[in-house]
Amino acid sequence: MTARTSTESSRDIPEATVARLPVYLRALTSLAEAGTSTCSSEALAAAAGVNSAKLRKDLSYLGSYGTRGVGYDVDYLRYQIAREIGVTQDWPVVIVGIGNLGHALANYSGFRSRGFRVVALLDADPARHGELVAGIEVRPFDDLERIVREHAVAIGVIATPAGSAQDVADRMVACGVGSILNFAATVLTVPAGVDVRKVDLSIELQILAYHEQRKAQGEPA
Amino acid sequence: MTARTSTESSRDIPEATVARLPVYLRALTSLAEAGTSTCSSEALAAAAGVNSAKLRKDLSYLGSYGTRGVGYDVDYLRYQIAREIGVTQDWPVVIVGIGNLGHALANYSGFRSRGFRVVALLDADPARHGELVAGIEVRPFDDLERIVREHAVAIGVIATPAGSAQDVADRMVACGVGSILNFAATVLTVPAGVDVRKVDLSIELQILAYHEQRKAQGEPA
DNA sequence: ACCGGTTTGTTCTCGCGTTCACAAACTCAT
DNA sequence: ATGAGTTTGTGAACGCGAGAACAAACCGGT
Ligand SMILES: NC(=O)c1ccc[n+]([C@@H]2O[C@H](COP(=O)([O-])OP(=O)(O)OC[C@H]3O[C@@H](n4cnc5c(N)ncnc54)[C@H](O)[C@@H]3O)[C@@H](O)[C@H]2O)c1
Ligand SMILES: NC(=O)c1ccc[n+]([C@@H]2O[C@H](COP(=O)([O-])OP(=O)(O)OC[C@H]3O[C@@H](n4cnc5c(N)ncnc54)[C@H](O)[C@@H]3O)[C@@H](O)[C@H]2O)c1
Repeated sequence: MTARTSTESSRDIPEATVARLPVYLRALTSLAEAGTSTCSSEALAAAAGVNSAKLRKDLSYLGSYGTRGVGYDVDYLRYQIAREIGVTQDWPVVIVGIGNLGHALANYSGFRSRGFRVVALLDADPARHGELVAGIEVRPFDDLERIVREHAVAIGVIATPAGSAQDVADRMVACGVGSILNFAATVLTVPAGVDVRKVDLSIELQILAYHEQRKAQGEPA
Repeated sequence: MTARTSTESSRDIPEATVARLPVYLRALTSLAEAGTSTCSSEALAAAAGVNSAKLRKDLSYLGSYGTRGVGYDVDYLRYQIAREIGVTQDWPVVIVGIGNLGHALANYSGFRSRGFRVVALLDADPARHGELVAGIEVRPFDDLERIVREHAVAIGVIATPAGSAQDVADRMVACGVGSILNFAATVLTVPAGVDVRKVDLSIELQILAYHEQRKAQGEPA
């Protein structure tokens, strides 16, 4: 989207590969916890649920971190992937909309362990202000600008109803948030240069429903 | 994956298109609620956040439901897409793991309105049994087989910790569940013919982090 | 009936992603 | 040192999806 002036070390990694790197990272963490210090592309691919050729090609975009005839050093590769993704330090994150879903997200421990730190929980409903969720106080939505500035927040999570999501996104973008994870069931419009990813439960279920329907209509003999 | 004996009317729709149909469905519902009875591919594409050529191509896989020079009848097209996806009737769904996330999912109203009906909430922890969540009683995980049989459940949702997810999936598959939506941060292994989709918050955030890092390292002049 | 304006459905081209297949490179035993 | 066995990294072929472009089809007015 944005014209990136390739300063130097900006090999660009295919988007499909970027989406798989976190999966590899998780698989490596899992292997490390199991005490494995070295693994082959075959073994790692199995743990990540992908084809080994694809895994090797993906890793080749980062550099040559393996040893032929041996495999990959688990800890070393893990660090390299974490560095490439950018999760060697924690990213500050704000969550907006502390309802059913927002509570679950705030309580999600995997957040912290995977490179993210919730710095604020915001909600428009005064009745929710002051409530402690996972040790963090729910604050007014209008605190957004101040918090984003103070903590240099680059990533925002939207868990409000669909009707408010665009407004929340606009406010986030206006004060410098560059990436948004949207749980609301609506299409967000943002300026070029801002990244949006969506998580939509209904869509996932409907995709499954489509395939189930196909299976069912083939069966009746 | 599975060899489908194409009986007759099985035009197969590209997977990328299948993933967008729910988005179109949502956009159409939105237009219908706003009182719009007819719309052009341009207008619908804008509402769905995609290219109009792509939208037309997607719809062409379903049939010719538009009128040249006019556009699409909103209600008619909506029904056709719903039928194609298979959400003209409700699909029964079980949710396993009623912790933070499971509670939010159970309380999610969009479930019902989009073609799904939660028929049971299951948890392995006896302390949770009997609790009412969104009017549904939490029951022992061992009731799975009986419930799946009684309600002809084809779709299961896993919201347990990662360590239990594979076991839960195995049990689901064993009693006939053909599609699984997995929220646990782990790769599930299932037999051919069973569909699995995953929703992973950490992966989404890490993808955003990667792009943020790229933006940041280009800026410092 | 005809014509200008509009919008769909489809063809064509291009680029990206997946997968195969294999040479290069490493280890270990002899 | 050499060779057998193993595993990585990558070149090349292939298939799918995105988007541009256009002909076919429809509407409304004259
Ligand atoms: N609950 C789920 O499992 C689930 C699943 C998928 C998608 N979603 C989507 O996630 C969103 C949240 O779902 P939920 O169940 O938590 O809803 P909810 O109604 O429980 O919570 C929404 C919260 O957002 C707050 N809010 C409303 N407008 C706001 C604004 N302008 N600024 C800040 N805060 C605002 C409300 O006060 C409320 O606390 C919805 O869009 C829903 O469709 C939820
Ligand atoms: N909370 C979130 O926002 C969030 C976000 C992303 C992913 N996740 C993932 O979703 C899963 C659930 O998260 P959570 O925060 O709700 O965890 P949680 O610990 O609050 O809930 C897990 C529930 O699963 C139940 N359970 C455990 N083993 C079971 C088994 N074998 N059969 C049936 N039930 C069992 C537990 O009793 C508990 O009630 C985790 O894997 C987590 O990584 C959660």
